[in-house]
Amino acid sequence: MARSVNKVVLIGNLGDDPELRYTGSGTAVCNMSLATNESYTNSDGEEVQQTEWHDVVAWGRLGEVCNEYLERGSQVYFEGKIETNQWEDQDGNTRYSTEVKALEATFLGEGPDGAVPGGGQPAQGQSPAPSQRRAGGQGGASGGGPPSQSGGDGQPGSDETFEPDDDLPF
Amino acid sequence: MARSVNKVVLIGNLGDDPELRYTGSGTAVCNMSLATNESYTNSDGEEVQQTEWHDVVAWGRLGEVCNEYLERGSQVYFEGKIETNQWEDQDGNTRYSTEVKALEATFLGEGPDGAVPGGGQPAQGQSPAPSQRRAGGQGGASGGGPPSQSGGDGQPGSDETFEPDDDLPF
Amino acid sequence: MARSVNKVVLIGNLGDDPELRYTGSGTAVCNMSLATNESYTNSDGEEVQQTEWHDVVAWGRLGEVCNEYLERGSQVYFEGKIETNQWEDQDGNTRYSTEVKALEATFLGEGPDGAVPGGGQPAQGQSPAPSQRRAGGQGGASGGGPPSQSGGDGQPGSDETFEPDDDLPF
Amino acid sequence: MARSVNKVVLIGNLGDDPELRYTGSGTAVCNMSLATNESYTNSDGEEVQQTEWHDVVAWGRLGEVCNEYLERGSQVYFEGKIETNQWEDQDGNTRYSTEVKALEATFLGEGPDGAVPGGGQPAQGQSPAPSQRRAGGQGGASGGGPPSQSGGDGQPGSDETFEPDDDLPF
DNA sequence: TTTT
DNA sequence: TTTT
Repeated sequence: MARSVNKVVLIGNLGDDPELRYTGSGTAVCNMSLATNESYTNSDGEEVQQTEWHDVVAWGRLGEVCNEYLERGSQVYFEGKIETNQWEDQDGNTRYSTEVKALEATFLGEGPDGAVPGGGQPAQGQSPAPSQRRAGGQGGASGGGPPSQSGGDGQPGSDETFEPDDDLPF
Repeated sequence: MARSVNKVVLIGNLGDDPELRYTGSGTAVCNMSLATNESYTNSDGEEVQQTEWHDVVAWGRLGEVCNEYLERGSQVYFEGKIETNQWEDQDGNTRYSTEVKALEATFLGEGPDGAVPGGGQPAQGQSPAPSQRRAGGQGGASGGGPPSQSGGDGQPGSDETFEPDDDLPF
Repeated sequence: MARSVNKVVLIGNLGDDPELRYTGSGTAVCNMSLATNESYTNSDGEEVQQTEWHDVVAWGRLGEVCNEYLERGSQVYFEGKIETNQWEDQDGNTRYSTEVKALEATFLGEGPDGAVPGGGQPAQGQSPAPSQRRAGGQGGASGGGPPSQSGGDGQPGSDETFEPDDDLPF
Repeated sequence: MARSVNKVVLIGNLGDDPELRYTGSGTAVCNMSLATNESYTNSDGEEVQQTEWHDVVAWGRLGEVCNEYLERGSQVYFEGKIETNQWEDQDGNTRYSTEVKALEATFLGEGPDGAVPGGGQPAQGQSPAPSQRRAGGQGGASGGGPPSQSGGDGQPGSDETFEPDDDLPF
């Protein structure tokens, strides 16, 4: 049995609007770049701000909901797990990029135009089977991910064709 | 004010013995490679095992304690935060490597020779000021870190000269 | 929308064997008493041990699995949420008892007779709709719960009639 | 060694203004009542809202900071541990009340008059030695705590004499 | 009532 | 590279 736990809790602000794509099989993938901030006083007595940038990815319905309700600057709580993807750069070197796969989200600020999701529990997403997971598609956040060719492994124009459901499940 | 949270909880097993070094200023740095496992049943009904490898770094006293009580195979609970370091590879490209900075540890299995720490709370570490943090020195774990020149920014022979305290504070 | 998070992470040891019952509608309920320990050195330099006892309840399949694989002394990781139930004592006073509703469990030690669950992810449970939740049935752990009449709101003899599945899903 | 973890993460809103008292030895104690909300759809298709009330206590500087920057309705993140206190009611019965001892707080909304704490990390508190802990003083939140005689074990008028520091450490 |  |  897996005697393991891999859990992440983040509260921060998005550095940019979410980027939604769809995989070839039609699964939504939402990439976000989240900043967490910490400050400390250095030896000269000056306050120094330290920002950590996190690549966050949300799959499926959770990804669509994030894309709809979050935007650059939004404050959000994510719960998820750490995943490191392996890929090859153009020189054939094995490279790694680490991201947080969001499994739950709680929106702490208002969305665009004051829109706010309408109901209950934290948003929860489904994700593809782990085997489907592979490197690619980091929306553009920091973190050393592979080159993000827009719509890389998804269908084109996904963002535009996204139709928000009227009955949000949360 | 920082309205941020950056928290990680891991339970897993070490893939190798911890590697302890000391920085030039004498701060202990312990690098560990931790596996978390998950399995799922694929569409063919076969159970597939998925392993995630985490670069974990513990600073100061916590690092020394980890080095003393943990070894390849040890099961351990870590609590900490995600940190992504930036560095340059030999071609001058900016690269990133992500690790978990451990702030607390709880040893869930026995240490070498059945040794077990002797007291109370979860082990806690101190760390250098964030400004001191920079890329370099990932002990050799996976994750695409910078080339680990042994003893890179520390004094030589640190591991050997380490003298465990008789009065462990935990 | 609920902009809330209610999350608990515990690692500790069971003070007694789990107690499994079934509700009238056939849902399994497993009550456990979990100790977490902390020690500190007081002003006289003596080490003082502090134990915190937690009432943990697991519903459904997760409860059955806990009942099968855990016993007095078992070390276990629980993740769940805090719930406070309201009830009336025999004098008609409103009383409260707080418990942790387990949503995930990871077994950190061996079970009875060295038995160990056989597969993947942390065990996960389903629970009844929150509306079904009410005070009652705390297995006998500390915490000021209501008087625990055996089989209080379940069918009689549940524990004895429990038939473990042959195909554990985890 | 304590191989234990006792950790709570809450995001919710205060149901009332914080209540600050001081113990006889001058330690600040801030009691708060925090609501976390969850909603679900029942079998009739109606959305039902479920609110969980948490007694949260913050000691020392953290308590003072909470008292200064939080008020009824404030959204806040708390991280801490579960503690169950034992006490005797007027009939001599042993009673228990459970609360969350906050160890860190992150303020997610603005404070009174738009005031916002001025710096870096999540607020952190110190607490008295565990031996000092005993039942008493739940500020008035739900949870079945002991009768809260105002100023129970503290000095009188603490709240009024509270002088906020000019140099907030966070 | 556990564990170390 | 771990663990089950």
